[in-house]
Amino acid sequence: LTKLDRQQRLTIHKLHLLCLLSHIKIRNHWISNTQVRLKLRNLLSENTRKLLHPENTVIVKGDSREFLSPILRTRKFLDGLKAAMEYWAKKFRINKRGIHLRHWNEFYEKITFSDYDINITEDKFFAKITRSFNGSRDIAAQGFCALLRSVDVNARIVSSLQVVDYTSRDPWAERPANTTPQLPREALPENKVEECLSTFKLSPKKPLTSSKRIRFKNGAPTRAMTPAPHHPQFLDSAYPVYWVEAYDCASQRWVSIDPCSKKIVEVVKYRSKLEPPLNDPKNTLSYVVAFDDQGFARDVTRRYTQFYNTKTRKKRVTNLGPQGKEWWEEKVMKACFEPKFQSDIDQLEVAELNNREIQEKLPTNIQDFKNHPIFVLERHLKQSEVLMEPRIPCGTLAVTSGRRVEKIFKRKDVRAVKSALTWYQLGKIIKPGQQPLKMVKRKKFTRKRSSLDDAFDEPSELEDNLETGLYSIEQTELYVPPPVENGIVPKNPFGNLDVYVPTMIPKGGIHLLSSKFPRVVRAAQELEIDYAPAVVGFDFGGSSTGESRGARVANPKIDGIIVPVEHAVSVVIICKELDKVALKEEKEMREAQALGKWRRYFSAIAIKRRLD
DNA sequence: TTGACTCAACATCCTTTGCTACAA
DNA sequence: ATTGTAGCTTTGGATGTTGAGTCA
Repeated sequence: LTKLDRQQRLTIHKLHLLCLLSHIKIRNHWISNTQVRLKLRNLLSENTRKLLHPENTVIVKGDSREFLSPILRTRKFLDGLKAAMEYWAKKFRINKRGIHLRHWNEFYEKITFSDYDINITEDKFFAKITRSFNGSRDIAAQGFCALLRSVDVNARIVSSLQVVDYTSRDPWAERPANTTPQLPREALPENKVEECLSTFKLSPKKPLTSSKRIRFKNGAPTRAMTPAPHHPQFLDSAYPVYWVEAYDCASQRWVSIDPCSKKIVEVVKYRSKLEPPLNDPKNTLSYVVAFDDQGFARDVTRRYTQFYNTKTRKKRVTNLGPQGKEWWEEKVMKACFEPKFQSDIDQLEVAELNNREIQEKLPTNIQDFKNHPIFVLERHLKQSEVLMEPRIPCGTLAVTSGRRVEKIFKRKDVRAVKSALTWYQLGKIIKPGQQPLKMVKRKKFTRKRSSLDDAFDEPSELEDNLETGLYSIEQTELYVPPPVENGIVPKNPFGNLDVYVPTMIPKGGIHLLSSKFPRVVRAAQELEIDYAPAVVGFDFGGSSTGESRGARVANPKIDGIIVPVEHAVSVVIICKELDKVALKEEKEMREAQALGKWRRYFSAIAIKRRLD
């Protein structure tokens, strides 16, 4: 996989995510339809409907009338959900396939659309859940959600988005698109294929036939995965892609119901039964989204995953630095699907989900500590990271092979440290008297150093001592440059001024950007005032990239100049005048050129006449 | 069977202020 | 005569990540 391939995969991953979200959004809209509700309203028995609304049940004890206790109400509500689920499971016949995970190679394979139930119209969908009661598991779950909503239960349709994996770890995804699909699959070690098959736990009643196995192994995935017409659920994952959540007012919790695949009602405590194993080839749980009656949605992944921090996180875009996180959380979920005002129910749920993430148990192996958001091992500290004193471990990890024990620390006790020079680039200097928290070897300067450099650099960077001290942000303070005095702008040994950040503009000075005033340097020269070119960064020239020519040398990027405040206005005026003059000169030049051409033209004619 | 470890290949970060010859 | 610019010369060393293979 090239870099470009990976970027493309990421883009497709994101687009796929958006497509799946829109799909659910539309289905959710359909099942909120009043017509659907009216149709489904009377399907459930009187008794079930009563159980689903235990808050209306009143016990008459002699003269006094009492409501049920919360515990009893929850009990009844769960019973009601179970009864409804059993009713629906019996009523709805599954005869098509639904959404499932697809791998990169499968994008180029043909789909037999008649096996699926994905691309249908609203009318057809409507008919499926109110009249014929058949279709895919997905539609069954959506219909069940509609059923609950029809009897005024606060129900959400939940989907585990089966989005293509952008990480390249999956051997199934490694196959290049332009080779025939068979070859690489055969190249897979036998045990790997077996491994995938063994987790291919289909519907438990109907084990894989040996013929299916052989075909699968021989690498004819399209055929093998085409379901036999009588047992379509046969090749689907045993775990659902769509299910339903119903809100239990008494316990203030969301109850999960999977009416088709697992046929369970559960209140997730430690581990959900709906999470597929990590190597299920047809179902991966990485994004779970719940859509409510109003069309709002919440990312409820953390409720359904047991190892969010160590496993699930790594499959999501949110793991790709702050941009990935922002894209998913802010630009997609918040901007498109979040209500303006959060209800108590919302707040409780957000707290519950956050809590689940924090409460997740410690990883038991070293690998899972790598890039863990909450914990770190000292061995995984980066060169520019330091554990702050006092170093208090919050636990220990027994490494299985040796009898060693590693201390576990909190990531919040880790600080990024930088060299004095790097801090200076950020407009900070080390406070006096601070000792470095860490010493690291730095690269020897490859370029021959001229005598000029010694004026500014630490002498320690010559030859033998290549250690550089690193400091944390607490050890720095804002760099205050020497002010402009008597119209003199202070300069560095190169005759410039470092302005990497706005705070490095000296007091009494003003930064005039050349992007705004292209002729600012000449203006200052004309006025014969003191000024300093502003260095805003460096270019590391690559001969091919064309930025700067020649060997790879750091060239200062200069943008505009610093002038004393009192001269700023006059400089700007001169700039504008220079612009006018330049414009005029250009015009004159154009005219002169035109005249010259005319002259040539006429003299050419004259010569021709004379010759004739 | 799992996971720690090692190795290799590759990616990424860090770097942080020219010189000479020659044509126009 | 002075000035502008083409060409030079190749930059890689350390750190970090991933995947394969081995071993306990």
